[in-house]
Amino acid sequence: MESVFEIIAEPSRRAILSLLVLSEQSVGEIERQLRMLQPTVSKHLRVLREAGFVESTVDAQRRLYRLKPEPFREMDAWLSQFRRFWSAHVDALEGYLDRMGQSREDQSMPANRKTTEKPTRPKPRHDKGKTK
Amino acid sequence: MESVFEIIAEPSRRAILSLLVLSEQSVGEIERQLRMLQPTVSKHLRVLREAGFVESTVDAQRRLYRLKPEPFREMDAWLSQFRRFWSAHVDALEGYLDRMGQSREDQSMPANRKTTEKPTRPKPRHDKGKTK
DNA sequence: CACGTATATGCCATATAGAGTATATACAGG
DNA sequence: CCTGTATATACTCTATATGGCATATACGTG
Repeated sequence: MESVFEIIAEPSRRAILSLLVLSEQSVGEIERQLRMLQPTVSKHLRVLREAGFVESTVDAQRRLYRLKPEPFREMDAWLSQFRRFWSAHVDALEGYLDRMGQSREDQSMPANRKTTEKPTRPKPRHDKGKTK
Repeated sequence: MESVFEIIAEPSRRAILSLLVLSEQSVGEIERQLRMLQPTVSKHLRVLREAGFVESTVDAQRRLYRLKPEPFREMDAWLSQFRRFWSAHVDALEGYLDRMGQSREDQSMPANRKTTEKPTRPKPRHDKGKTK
């Protein structure tokens, strides 16, 4: 489990992150607020720490955890490649634009329809050797 | 596996999505570009379809897959709760903004340090019954 | 220094996702 | 219709993440 995406795939971890965005918290505080067992919290925190999502400082017996920004930026960066797409592709806005004569036809992706090639007919392909 | 986050936790699926953002593609095209086995591609596409990431139309024997925006918006929405945080916490940009007199002072989190309470000393807790 | 608190870690059992392989289904064309 | 192509699905196997439990470690206090 190395990618930031695998890290946040876990619901409990997302919950922890959402908690920490409010303020730094100790393990015990997280444990109580999220109603999780302490070892579970500690384990998730370890994963989050090793992935760079959080860092901790020591306060006597307690550890205070807080967020670190990098992984979030990384996710945002990945997501951004789709941003153009989805922000153009607005469903509700779609009809709206239609009515405005905008004919939103391909506001989204620059007309790729059928650009790919058109081998509708079985195209003899230099045998890839699909074992059959 | 229901959350959008679990869906994109899979590297192959992210690759497929990144491919589809360029243009719609058939299964075979994806298969070749990503060097994956056809059943693998189909399976991932199924997951993506059921999660609303993609949709497909039939073109003779082929299925053309393209992106759908909703799940991306959902991810973006979740991520946005952290955006205030990380965009303020900009390491490199920090100095830059300073020089621009923007005084990004507390763009970040409204001073939560130690708001939580300060039970550094073992605080007698109404026995939760931790079995020991 | 004995005790209680706070947190981390090790171990085991379980569930489940993904790969690989084989096969089924749909379609087009001769 | 028979054949080849394109895609989907069923099945098995394996790896691994997660939860639960027990325990270790660290720290502060009386």
